Amino acid sequence: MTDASDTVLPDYAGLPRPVTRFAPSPTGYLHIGGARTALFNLLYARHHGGSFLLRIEDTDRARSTDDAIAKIIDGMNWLNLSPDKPPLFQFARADRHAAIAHRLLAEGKAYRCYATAEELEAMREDQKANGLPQRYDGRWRDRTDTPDLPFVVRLKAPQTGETVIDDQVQGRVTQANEVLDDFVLLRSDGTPTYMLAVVVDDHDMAVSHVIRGDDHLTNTFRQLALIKALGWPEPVYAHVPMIHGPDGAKLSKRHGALGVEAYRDEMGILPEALENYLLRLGWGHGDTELVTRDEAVKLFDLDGVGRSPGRFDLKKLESVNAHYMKQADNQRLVDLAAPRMEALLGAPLGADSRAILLRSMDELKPRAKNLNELASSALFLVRNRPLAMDEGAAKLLDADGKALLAETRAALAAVPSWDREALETAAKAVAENRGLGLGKVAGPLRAALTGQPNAPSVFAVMAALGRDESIGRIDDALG
RNA sequence: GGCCCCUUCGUCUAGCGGUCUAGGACGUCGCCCUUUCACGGCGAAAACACGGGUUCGAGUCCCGUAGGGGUCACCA
Repeated sequence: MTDASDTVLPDYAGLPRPVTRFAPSPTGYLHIGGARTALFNLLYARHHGGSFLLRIEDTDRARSTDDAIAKIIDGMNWLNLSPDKPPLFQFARADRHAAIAHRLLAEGKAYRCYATAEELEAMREDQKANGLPQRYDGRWRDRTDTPDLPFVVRLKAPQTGETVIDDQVQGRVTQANEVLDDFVLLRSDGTPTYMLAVVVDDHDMAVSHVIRGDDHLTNTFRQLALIKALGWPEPVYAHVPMIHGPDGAKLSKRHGALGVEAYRDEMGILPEALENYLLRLGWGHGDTELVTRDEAVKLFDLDGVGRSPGRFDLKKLESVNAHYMKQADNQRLVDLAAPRMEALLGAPLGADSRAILLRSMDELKPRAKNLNELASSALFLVRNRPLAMDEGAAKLLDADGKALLAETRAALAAVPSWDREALETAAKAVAENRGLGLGKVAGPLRAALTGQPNAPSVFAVMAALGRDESIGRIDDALG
């Protein structure tokens, strides 16, 4: 078949190949599995010098929402997964899909089925009761009468032989055609089904490689039947295993099937960390663990994708995130942590506070696994005097602690230049005088400076805070 | 239930017939570093689901069993 309707859309005709696409249905947020599918599609296209497209499968009018579309696109942008062309909206092409169905009808490769929903329901009940496989029995396949009733258009699927998928991930998968039924192409209201729409759109968008979740694997046999009826070239398929929850069950809301924005907003994960984690969940390349986008483009290919489902492991994600936090630019981290700190404080952060944060970031970032930890661990730096002492800090500021602190204060106040090294030298001198370890001196000092027993280096803290604020806090504690 | 897919440490994985006394990472535990907490360094425990084959030789190939998952809509 090579009539005009076989031509791909002009917009997509000249696209560099291979062409991959991510085709979410906008019925919710962009979840972790979808994000990974998009990533694999993009990486495959980039690795081979091709194109990556986005198609919004919004043919389910009842469940598709604009909000979901916005969330998906927002999530993809955040993860740096933007497609090479603006998204194609499937519903807008319903006429084209219907035209293809009618062409098949005219060619005798599809037929009208007037069976009602109730009738089909009864048929399935019957099959179930008799232990038969549940599928459309082809009752209208060979009928020629055309009653004046609503009908659906079904594909006249092959009933003998077998269909083979040469899947790039799953290997060679074969299914006998006799288990295929004549599935619906056009609903009785004339709208296309998913099965019709994907095939037509992938063809029209010149998609050469279909990389998707393996929940679509068995659908592929039906799509192949359609493609063959149309005489169109078969795309290369790669069905990627699904992601399960930590307990091996399907990913649910409780443990990870959140939108990617939840990882960003609620968990404080960096996009490059989520990307790296997702990449390694289901794909491997030797011992490689930490992979940047550029490296991933160089290394990624379908032969590295595993066949078994993976479990989502938050601990590992956080460890990857911790790594990227350490790599991240300090100013960027200040900008990301600031809104979270403001929320915790219930007050805006001034320029001076942000400056303190920036000066402290080298000390703060290796201690945090996510932006929430970063924000809360930095709070003491910007709090107003006098600081509240928590239990651990109060313990350090007992009578002995205060005596030591008073002595340390004097030494610190006498330091000519308020920098980290000079401060440390002064504190060490105090410790030596008393025949104590530096830890003894640092304890009360830390409590006074931070209001807590654990914190970054007290000398770094004092340097970041500046002389006046530091001395002020010490004096507050000495009260 | 029919059909399809999957099965290496708790988790993600390396392994593409002999180099496997099975490697790495996260997590766990221990030690070191150290002003606390982290970071970092070193080390330990920890796996080829089971049963048959094929082969001189199997984690690697084949077949069963068990377990897990997917799919059977006028949803995508």
